[in-house]
Amino acid sequence: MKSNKRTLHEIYDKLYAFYGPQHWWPGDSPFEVAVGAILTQNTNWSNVEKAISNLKAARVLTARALHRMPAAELALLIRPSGYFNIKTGRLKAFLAFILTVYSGSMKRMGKGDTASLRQELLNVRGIGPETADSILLYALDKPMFVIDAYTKRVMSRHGILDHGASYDEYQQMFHELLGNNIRMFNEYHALLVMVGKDYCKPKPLCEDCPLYDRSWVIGHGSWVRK
DNA sequence: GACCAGGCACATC
DNA sequence: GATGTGCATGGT
Repeated sequence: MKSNKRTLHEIYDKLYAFYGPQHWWPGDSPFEVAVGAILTQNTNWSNVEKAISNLKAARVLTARALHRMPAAELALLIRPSGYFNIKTGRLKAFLAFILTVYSGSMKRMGKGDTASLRQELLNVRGIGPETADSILLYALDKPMFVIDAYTKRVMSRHGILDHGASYDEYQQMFHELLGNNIRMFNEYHALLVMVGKDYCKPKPLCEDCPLYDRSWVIGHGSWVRK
């Protein structure tokens, strides 16, 4: 499959015209964004909001407070976000990392070299490429495009890149074709999530999607040129 | 009741 | 390297 710079920009323009700026990530601080990035793994965002609001109500949304808190207690607070035992361990691993390496400060974390910081995050148990890149882009304002299930679904359905392509292949395409445009990376991924939630469902191909184009027809699970 | 949601680690072949 | 499985809540 051929990746195409113009198509990638066209998709962005259509989504931006349809939805407008998204002002992501929803969160009051870089630390909250990082916590949200872990909690939202394979989970609906509305469930994550409940968990984060529990943490806020308990006034423990800081690295030190969460680190001090017994795991069972933390698990109870983040319960609405699902996989709460797994995510408790992942949060604890991230807290240990940020406290030992950056004194619990997201600001200090953001001062390091992006590539090596990404590798440090990937070395934390429970932080994979999407979570690491979400933290880099949305909490630390680094030029890292975030690839998620929606990104792959929308892109593959429009014949841009095969669904089976790897995370790195997808990311490389965005980086090569869009340049290091932090602002655009931020909006583009948010817009892909929006169109994924609203129209680009796993099963049906919706003709009322803002990306629908009359010169395309429904092929086997994807849109193809007439 | 089935399906879906802003992944990741681990086991097995 | 590819494929399969467990983890869990809440909305539609």
